[in-house]
Amino acid sequence: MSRPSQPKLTTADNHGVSVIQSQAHAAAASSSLQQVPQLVPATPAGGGKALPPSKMKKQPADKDSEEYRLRRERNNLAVKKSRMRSKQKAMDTQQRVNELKEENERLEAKIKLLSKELSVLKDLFLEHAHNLADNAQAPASDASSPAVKNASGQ
Amino acid sequence: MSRPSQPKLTTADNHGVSVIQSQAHAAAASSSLQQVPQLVPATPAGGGKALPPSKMKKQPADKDSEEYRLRRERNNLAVKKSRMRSKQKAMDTQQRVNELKEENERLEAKIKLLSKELSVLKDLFLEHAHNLADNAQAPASDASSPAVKNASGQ
DNA sequence: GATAATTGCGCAATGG
DNA sequence: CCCATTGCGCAATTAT
Repeated sequence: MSRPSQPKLTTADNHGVSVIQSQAHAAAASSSLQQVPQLVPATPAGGGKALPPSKMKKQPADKDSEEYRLRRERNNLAVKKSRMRSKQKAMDTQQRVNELKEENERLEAKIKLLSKELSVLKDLFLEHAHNLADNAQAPASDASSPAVKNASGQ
Repeated sequence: MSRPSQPKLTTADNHGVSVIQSQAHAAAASSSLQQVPQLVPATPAGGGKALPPSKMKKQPADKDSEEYRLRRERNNLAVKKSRMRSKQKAMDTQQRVNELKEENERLEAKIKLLSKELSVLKDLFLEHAHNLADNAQAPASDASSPAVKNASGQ
Protein backbone atom coordinates (compact mmCIF):
# COMPACT_ATOMS: atom_id res chain seq x y z
CA MET A 1 0.00 0.00 0.00
CA SER A 2 2.68 2.27 -0.93
CA ARG A 3 2.85 2.53 -4.58
CA PRO A 4 -0.31 3.74 -6.08
CA SER A 5 0.42 2.33 -9.41
CA GLN A 6 -1.26 4.11 -12.12
CA PRO A 7 -4.55 2.65 -12.98
CA LYS A 8 -3.50 2.23 -16.50
CA LEU A 9 -6.25 1.33 -18.64
CA THR A 10 -6.50 1.37 -22.27
CA THR A 11 -8.88 1.93 -24.93
CA ALA A 12 -12.24 0.46 -24.77
CA ASP A 13 -11.52 -2.35 -26.99
CA ASN A 14 -8.64 -3.98 -25.40
CA HIS A 15 -10.57 -6.00 -22.96
CA GLY A 16 -13.26 -7.93 -24.41
CA VAL A 17 -15.42 -6.90 -21.59
CA SER A 18 -15.86 -3.23 -21.63
CA VAL A 19 -19.10 -2.37 -23.12
CA ILE A 20 -19.93 0.96 -24.38
CA GLN A 21 -23.03 2.76 -23.57
CA SER A 22 -26.30 2.30 -25.29
CA GLN A 23 -27.82 -0.17 -23.06
CA ALA A 24 -31.12 0.96 -21.83
CA HIS A 25 -31.98 -1.65 -19.34
CA ALA A 26 -31.83 -1.77 -15.71
CA ALA A 27 -32.10 -5.35 -15.00
CA ALA A 28 -32.03 -7.04 -11.73
CA ALA A 29 -29.61 -9.78 -11.34
CA SER A 30 -30.74 -13.17 -10.53
CA SER A 31 -29.74 -13.81 -7.02
CA SER A 32 -28.42 -10.66 -5.54
CA LEU A 33 -29.43 -7.15 -5.58
CA GLN A 34 -29.66 -4.59 -8.19
CA GLN A 35 -31.36 -1.38 -8.54
CA VAL A 36 -34.87 -1.29 -9.61
CA PRO A 37 -36.29 0.27 -12.63
CA GLN A 38 -39.21 2.43 -12.03
CA LEU A 39 -42.37 3.19 -13.72
CA VAL A 40 -42.68 6.22 -15.77
CA PRO A 41 -44.90 8.99 -14.57
CA ALA A 42 -45.26 10.25 -18.00
CA THR A 43 -43.65 13.32 -19.19
CA PRO A 44 -44.17 16.65 -17.60
CA ALA A 45 -45.62 18.50 -20.42
CA GLY A 46 -46.75 22.01 -20.82
CA GLY A 47 -45.47 24.77 -18.66
CA GLY A 48 -44.13 22.26 -16.25
CA LYS A 49 -45.74 23.84 -13.29
CA ALA A 50 -47.82 22.54 -10.56
CA LEU A 51 -45.73 20.11 -8.69
CA PRO A 52 -47.59 19.15 -5.61
CA PRO A 53 -45.71 17.59 -2.79
CA SER A 54 -46.83 14.23 -3.83
CA LYS A 55 -44.81 11.20 -4.56
CA MET A 56 -43.18 11.91 -7.73
CA LYS A 57 -40.92 9.28 -9.07
CA LYS A 58 -38.15 10.02 -11.37
CA GLN A 59 -38.06 8.59 -14.72
CA PRO A 60 -35.98 5.53 -15.22
CA ALA A 61 -33.26 7.76 -16.32
CA ASP A 62 -33.01 7.42 -20.00
CA LYS A 63 -29.58 6.23 -20.46
CA ASP A 64 -29.58 7.39 -23.98
CA SER A 65 -30.58 10.85 -23.12
CA GLU A 66 -28.00 13.42 -23.79
CA GLU A 67 -29.05 15.10 -20.65
CA TYR A 68 -28.54 12.01 -18.63
CA ARG A 69 -25.15 11.34 -20.04
CA LEU A 70 -24.14 14.82 -19.30
CA ARG A 71 -25.25 14.69 -15.74
CA ARG A 72 -23.56 11.40 -15.22
CA GLU A 73 -20.32 12.72 -16.45
CA ARG A 74 -20.53 15.74 -14.26
CA ASN A 75 -21.28 13.62 -11.28
CA ASN A 76 -18.44 11.31 -12.01
CA LEU A 77 -16.20 14.28 -12.02
CA ALA A 78 -17.55 15.51 -8.76
CA VAL A 79 -17.13 12.11 -7.25
CA LYS A 80 -13.59 11.92 -8.30
CA LYS A 81 -12.91 15.30 -6.86
CA SER A 82 -14.58 14.51 -3.63
CA ARG A 83 -12.67 11.32 -3.20
CA MET A 84 -9.44 13.00 -3.96
CA ARG A 85 -10.12 15.53 -1.30
CA SER A 86 -11.06 12.88 1.14
CA LYS A 87 -7.85 11.05 0.54
CA GLN A 88 -5.85 14.20 0.83
CA LYS A 89 -7.49 15.03 4.08
CA ALA A 90 -6.65 11.64 5.45
CA MET A 91 -3.05 12.09 4.56
CA ASP A 92 -2.98 15.51 6.11
CA THR A 93 -4.40 14.13 9.27
CA GLN A 94 -1.80 11.44 9.35
CA GLN A 95 0.89 14.00 8.93
CA ARG A 96 -0.62 16.08 11.66
CA VAL A 97 -0.25 13.11 13.93
CA ASN A 98 3.39 12.87 13.14
CA GLU A 99 3.94 16.52 13.77
CA LEU A 100 2.13 16.43 17.03
CA LYS A 101 4.12 13.42 18.09
CA GLU A 102 7.32 15.25 17.42
CA GLU A 103 6.12 18.30 19.23
CA ASN A 104 5.20 16.09 22.08
CA GLU A 105 8.63 14.65 22.38
CA ARG A 106 10.11 18.08 22.28
CA LEU A 107 7.91 19.25 25.10
CA GLU A 108 8.58 16.16 27.09
CA ALA A 109 12.28 16.74 26.80
CA LYS A 110 11.91 20.29 27.87
CA ILE A 111 9.97 19.23 30.89
CA LYS A 112 12.63 16.82 31.82
CA LEU A 113 15.23 19.52 31.56
CA LEU A 114 13.29 22.00 33.59
CA SER A 115 12.61 19.42 36.23
CA LYS A 116 16.25 18.68 36.49
CA GLU A 117 17.13 22.30 36.85
CA LEU A 118 14.51 22.77 39.44
CA SER A 119 15.74 19.82 41.36
CA VAL A 120 19.26 21.16 41.41
CA LEU A 121 18.19 24.55 42.57
CA LYS A 122 16.08 23.11 45.28
CA ASP A 123 18.96 21.06 46.54
CA LEU A 124 21.15 24.10 46.60
CA PHE A 125 18.53 25.85 48.56
CA LEU A 126 18.34 23.17 51.13
CA GLU A 127 22.06 23.18 51.47
CA HIS A 128 22.06 26.88 52.07
CA ALA A 129 19.36 26.57 54.58
CA HIS A 130 21.44 24.13 56.49
CA ASN A 131 24.44 26.34 56.34
CA LEU A 132 22.47 29.21 57.66
CA ALA A 133 21.17 27.12 60.46
CA ASP A 134 24.68 26.12 61.34
CA ASN A 135 25.85 29.64 61.30
CA ALA A 136 23.08 30.66 63.57
CA GLN A 137 24.00 27.99 66.02
CA ALA A 138 27.69 28.66 65.87
CA PRO A 139 28.26 32.22 64.83
CA ALA A 140 31.86 32.12 65.89
CA SER A 141 33.81 31.96 62.74
CA ASP A 142 33.59 35.01 60.62
CA ALA A 143 33.78 34.00 57.05
CA SER A 144 34.75 31.18 54.83
CA SER A 145 33.05 28.20 56.25
CA PRO A 146 31.80 26.10 53.45
CA ALA A 147 32.88 22.95 55.11
CA VAL A 148 30.07 20.99 56.44
CA LYS A 149 30.49 19.66 59.85
CA ASN A 150 27.47 18.90 61.78
CA ALA A 151 26.18 15.48 61.08
CA SER A 152 23.68 14.93 63.72
CA GLY A 153 19.97 14.99 63.55
CA GLN A 154 18.03 12.88 61.23
CA MET B 1 9.68 -6.16 -10.21
CA SER B 2 6.78 -3.91 -10.27
CA ARG B 3 6.29 -2.50 -13.61
CA PRO B 4 4.82 0.90 -13.75
CA SER B 5 1.54 0.83 -15.36
CA GLN B 6 0.84 2.40 -18.57
CA PRO B 7 -0.36 5.91 -18.86
CA LYS B 8 -3.98 6.05 -18.21
CA LEU B 9 -5.77 9.01 -19.45
CA THR B 10 -7.87 10.25 -16.66
CA THR B 11 -8.02 13.80 -17.56
CA ALA B 12 -10.81 15.51 -15.90
CA ASP B 13 -12.03 16.99 -19.01
CA ASN B 14 -14.79 16.06 -21.26
CA HIS B 15 -14.62 12.74 -22.83
CA GLY B 16 -16.63 12.65 -25.88
CA VAL B 17 -18.08 9.28 -25.40
CA SER B 18 -17.77 7.97 -21.98
CA VAL B 19 -16.82 4.43 -21.71
CA ILE B 20 -19.09 2.65 -19.48
CA GLN B 21 -17.94 -0.28 -17.62
CA SER B 22 -19.08 -3.63 -18.58
CA GLN B 23 -22.57 -3.73 -17.51
CA ALA B 24 -23.93 -6.11 -19.91
CA HIS B 25 -26.58 -7.47 -17.77
CA ALA B 26 -28.72 -9.09 -20.20
CA ALA B 27 -31.62 -9.67 -17.98
CA ALA B 28 -34.55 -7.47 -18.59
CA ALA B 29 -36.86 -6.30 -15.96
CA SER B 30 -40.22 -6.51 -17.47
CA SER B 31 -39.84 -8.88 -20.24
CA SER B 32 -37.57 -11.22 -18.53
CA LEU B 33 -35.17 -12.78 -20.82
CA GLN B 34 -32.63 -14.71 -19.03
CA GLN B 35 -30.81 -15.85 -22.00
CA VAL B 36 -27.49 -14.35 -22.39
CA PRO B 37 -25.47 -15.11 -25.39
CA GLN B 38 -22.27 -16.21 -23.95
CA LEU B 39 -19.56 -17.20 -26.20
CA VAL B 40 -17.42 -19.27 -24.07
CA PRO B 41 -14.98 -21.78 -25.32
CA ALA B 42 -16.32 -23.81 -22.54
CA THR B 43 -14.14 -26.47 -21.24
CA PRO B 44 -10.86 -26.51 -22.91
CA ALA B 45 -10.50 -29.74 -24.61
CA GLY B 46 -7.37 -31.37 -25.64
CA GLY B 47 -4.28 -31.61 -23.61
CA GLY B 48 -2.08 -28.76 -22.68
CA LYS B 49 -2.44 -25.37 -24.11
CA ALA B 50 0.50 -23.70 -25.54
CA LEU B 51 -0.17 -20.08 -25.15
CA PRO B 52 3.11 -18.37 -25.52
CA PRO B 53 3.48 -14.67 -25.16
CA SER B 54 0.44 -14.05 -27.12
CA LYS B 55 -2.61 -12.04 -26.48
CA MET B 56 -4.92 -14.10 -24.53
CA LYS B 57 -8.19 -12.53 -23.72
CA LYS B 58 -10.08 -13.45 -20.71
CA GLN B 59 -13.44 -14.68 -21.18
CA PRO B 60 -16.19 -12.20 -20.76
CA ALA B 61 -16.86 -13.45 -17.33
CA ASP B 62 -19.95 -15.46 -17.59
CA LYS B 63 -22.37 -13.65 -15.51
CA ASP B 64 -24.58 -16.57 -15.18
CA SER B 65 -21.89 -18.78 -13.97
CA GLU B 66 -22.36 -19.87 -10.46
CA GLU B 67 -18.69 -19.54 -10.06
CA TYR B 68 -18.73 -15.98 -11.17
CA ARG B 69 -21.55 -15.00 -8.96
CA LEU B 70 -19.85 -16.57 -6.06
CA ARG B 71 -16.63 -14.78 -6.62
CA ARG B 72 -18.42 -11.49 -7.05
CA GLU B 73 -20.19 -11.90 -3.82
CA ARG B 74 -17.03 -12.71 -2.01
CA ASN B 75 -15.29 -9.76 -3.49
CA ASN B 76 -18.10 -7.46 -2.60
CA LEU B 77 -17.78 -8.63 0.91
CA ALA B 78 -14.08 -8.10 0.93
CA VAL B 79 -14.51 -4.67 -0.51
CA LYS B 80 -16.96 -3.74 2.11
CA LYS B 81 -14.69 -4.97 4.80
CA SER B 82 -11.71 -3.19 3.41
CA ARG B 83 -13.55 0.08 3.17
CA MET B 84 -14.88 -0.25 6.62
CA ARG B 85 -11.42 -0.71 7.92
CA SER B 86 -10.14 2.18 5.96
CA LYS B 87 -12.79 4.41 7.36
CA GLN B 88 -12.19 3.18 10.83
CA LYS B 89 -8.53 3.84 10.49
CA ALA B 90 -9.19 7.36 9.38
CA MET B 91 -11.35 7.96 12.37
CA ASP B 92 -8.78 6.53 14.67
CA THR B 93 -6.18 8.78 13.21
CA GLN B 94 -8.40 11.75 13.72
CA GLN B 95 -8.93 10.78 17.28
CA ARG B 96 -5.25 10.34 17.76
CA VAL B 97 -4.83 13.90 16.65
CA ASN B 98 -7.23 15.06 19.27
CA GLU B 99 -5.53 13.09 21.96
CA LEU B 100 -2.16 14.37 21.02
CA LYS B 101 -3.44 17.89 20.98
CA GLU B 102 -4.74 17.51 24.47
CA GLU B 103 -1.56 15.93 25.65
CA ASN B 104 0.34 18.78 24.15
CA GLU B 105 -1.68 21.32 25.98
CA ARG B 106 -1.11 19.47 29.17
CA LEU B 107 2.61 19.41 28.62
CA GLU B 108 2.66 23.02 27.65
CA ALA B 109 0.92 23.93 30.85
CA LYS B 110 3.34 21.92 32.84
CA ILE B 111 6.23 23.64 31.18
CA LYS B 112 4.75 26.95 32.02
CA LEU B 113 4.43 25.96 35.61
CA LEU B 114 7.92 24.61 35.91
CA SER B 115 9.31 27.68 34.26
CA LYS B 116 7.54 29.83 36.74
CA GLU B 117 8.85 27.85 39.64
CA LEU B 118 12.30 27.94 38.28
CA SER B 119 12.12 31.62 37.80
CA VAL B 120 11.07 32.18 41.36
CA LEU B 121 13.80 30.02 42.73
CA LYS B 122 16.38 31.72 40.64
CA ASP B 123 15.27 35.08 41.85
CA LEU B 124 15.47 33.92 45.39
CA PHE B 125 18.92 32.71 44.75
CA LEU B 126 20.09 35.92 43.32
CA GLU B 127 18.61 37.74 46.20
CA HIS B 128 20.50 35.62 48.62
CA ALA B 129 23.67 36.06 46.74
CA HIS B 130 23.30 39.78 46.96
CA ASN B 131 22.58 39.61 50.60
CA LEU B 132 25.69 37.64 51.16
CA ALA B 133 27.67 40.11 49.18
CA ASP B 134 26.25 42.95 51.18
CA ASN B 135 27.07 41.19 54.38
CA ALA B 136 30.56 40.66 53.26
CA GLN B 137 30.94 44.27 52.41
CA ALA B 138 29.24 45.58 55.50
CA PRO B 139 29.26 42.94 58.16
CA ALA B 140 28.42 45.46 60.83
CA SER B 141 24.76 45.82 60.36
CA ASP B 142 22.41 43.52 62.11
CA ALA B 143 19.75 41.64 60.32
CA SER B 144 17.90 43.92 58.09
CA SER B 145 18.15 43.01 54.52
CA PRO B 146 16.68 45.57 52.29
CA ALA B 147 14.60 44.19 49.55
CA VAL B 148 16.92 43.85 46.74
CA LYS B 149 15.91 44.68 43.35
CA ASN B 150 16.81 42.38 40.66
CA ALA B 151 15.65 41.48 37.34
CA SER B 152 16.53 38.16 35.99
CA GLY B 153 15.82 37.17 32.54
CA GLN B 154 16.07 34.29 30.30
C1' DG C 1 -2.83 -20.88 -8.67
C1' DA C 2 -6.44 -19.44 -5.58
C1' DT C 3 -8.28 -16.29 -2.40
C1' DA C 4 -8.40 -12.05 -0.03
C1' DA C 5 -7.34 -7.13 0.04
C1' DT C 6 -6.86 -2.74 -2.42
C1' DT C 7 -7.92 0.51 -5.62
C1' DG C 8 -10.04 3.24 -9.40
C1' DC C 9 -14.30 4.00 -11.35
C1' DG C 10 -19.11 4.53 -12.40
C1' DC C 11 -24.07 4.70 -10.81
C1' DA C 12 -27.73 6.32 -8.03
C1' DA C 13 -29.67 8.28 -3.84
C1' DT C 14 -29.32 11.97 -0.85
C1' DG C 15 -27.90 16.24 1.25
C1' DG C 16 -26.67 21.09 0.83
C1' DC D 1 -30.64 22.80 -10.71
C1' DC D 2 -25.87 21.91 -9.58
C1' DC D 3 -22.33 20.10 -6.83
C1' DA D 4 -20.72 17.15 -2.85
C1' DT D 5 -21.01 12.93 -0.26
C1' DT D 6 -21.76 8.29 0.41
C1' DG D 7 -22.98 3.31 -0.12
C1' DC D 8 -22.54 -0.17 -3.36
C1' DG D 9 -21.11 -3.15 -7.09
C1' DC D 10 -17.66 -4.34 -10.84
C1' DA D 11 -13.21 -5.38 -12.47
C1' DA D 12 -8.22 -4.97 -12.50
C1' DT D 13 -4.22 -5.31 -9.59
C1' DT D 14 -1.62 -6.61 -5.77
C1' DA D 15 -0.63 -9.03 -1.77
C1' DT D 16 -0.84 -13.48 0.83
